Amino acid sequence: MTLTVLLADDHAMLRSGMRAIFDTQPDLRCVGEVADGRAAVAEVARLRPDVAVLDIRMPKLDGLGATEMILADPANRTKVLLLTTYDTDEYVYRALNAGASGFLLKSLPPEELISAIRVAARGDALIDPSVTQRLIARFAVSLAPPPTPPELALLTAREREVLELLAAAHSNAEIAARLHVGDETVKTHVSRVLAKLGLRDRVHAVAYAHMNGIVRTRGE
Amino acid sequence: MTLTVLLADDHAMLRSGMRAIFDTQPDLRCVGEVADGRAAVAEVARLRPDVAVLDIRMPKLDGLGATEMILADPANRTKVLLLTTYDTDEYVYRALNAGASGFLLKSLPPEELISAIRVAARGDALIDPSVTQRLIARFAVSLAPPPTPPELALLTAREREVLELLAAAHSNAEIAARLHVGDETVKTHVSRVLAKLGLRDRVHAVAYAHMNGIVRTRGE
DNA sequence: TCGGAGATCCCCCGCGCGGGGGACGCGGAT
DNA sequence: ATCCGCGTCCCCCGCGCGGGGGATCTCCGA
Repeated sequence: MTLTVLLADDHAMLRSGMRAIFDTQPDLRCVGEVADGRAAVAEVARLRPDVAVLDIRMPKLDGLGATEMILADPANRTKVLLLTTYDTDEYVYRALNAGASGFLLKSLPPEELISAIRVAARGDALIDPSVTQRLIARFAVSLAPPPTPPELALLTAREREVLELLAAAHSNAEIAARLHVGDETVKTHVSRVLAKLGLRDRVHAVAYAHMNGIVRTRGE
Repeated sequence: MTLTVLLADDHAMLRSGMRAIFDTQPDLRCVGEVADGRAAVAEVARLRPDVAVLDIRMPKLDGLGATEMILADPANRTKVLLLTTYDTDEYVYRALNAGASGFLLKSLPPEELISAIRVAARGDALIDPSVTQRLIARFAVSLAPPPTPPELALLTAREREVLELLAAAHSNAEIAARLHVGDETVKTHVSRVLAKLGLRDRVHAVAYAHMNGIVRTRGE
């Protein structure tokens, strides 16, 4: 089975270079060439290629915008490979969010571009190693537990427990019921928590708790 | 300059296979072979290889634990490549968090393993395409804006504005000052917000706001 | 043996807050 | 021309909350 490919780059030279590479591969067929993002979106809708190789920098509509439009249309099953000249692009995050199947540098050896197209066509994804490195770093911090502020160590176990319930927007009476203690006791604990953390009232405590990871606001 | 590599896998067969592959490369030198994670950590500390290739499943200490121990020690400059048999591993998140430079399947062609080692050695990272696909999906959701609950559309622009200040734990008086209106007006807005969102009091409003992305609790 | 920290419970006081009303002006849609 | 949504301001009332005291009891370590 042969794979159909659409090329989008505003440099004719680069397009013909890539096309020449494709011609060496019997199972790859370049079914279209365009020079800007809007044309890329239109041609993808018309030709429905297996893979579209888009440059990031293009007139009228850049590769990112084109990617978003292409992948937003459920009628398209085209996979998108993005090419860029510099690896300093912060665009990678937007590209991945849009659902691109690849983010590659133009310095990539031709045979690896070929291989990337096959990878994308079968539904997998490929990211340039130099970008992957930063992606991992970013991914790690986005999953990293928030740093526990030092003043939290001042709290006793009971007070932390109260703070957690406080963060869940429970009233004093609810906390008292939950902990099987009197509500006067809860008031005492709450007062101590506020004093130790330097918070004005329970409203600030809720905000503080969410910002410091006492409660998992999002994600698991 | 030649790159030094440590191999860690509990299957002697696989180790000798990889070693044979390395021997075909003049610039790669396998300086050690171990069969479990604890030995891997020890040998990395002793030999300081450029790259350590670790299997995920190993006796005593698995590849992930070994990765974490190796990369937690700042004295080590060894890059870690993780190998696994199945791509169903959820371990990839833990691996990337620990700072691994690669996450590859054993089905990888030998020449690509060689190339991965060079990639890792120069500080870049490489993830198997089939894993990358899932990683992108996960990354996208972790950066995706939280879904805006439909009831939020009931709020007027002014009420949303008040909700944002509410979420920042501001008192009615503070909000009034910020918006240059009377505090009675703020009370009205707050009441409407609580009613429309079905919230009991401002404390719940703060929690609601944080859980629905009205305020950016973490990240930029 | 004594002291202090922690957890529990109690009282009083002031106030911010939320609910329930109502009122007025303005702008856009009908 | 009319009406309604919206933003603005006002009053009263009840209550939960937070600060200020103080009081036990238990446990643990000096």
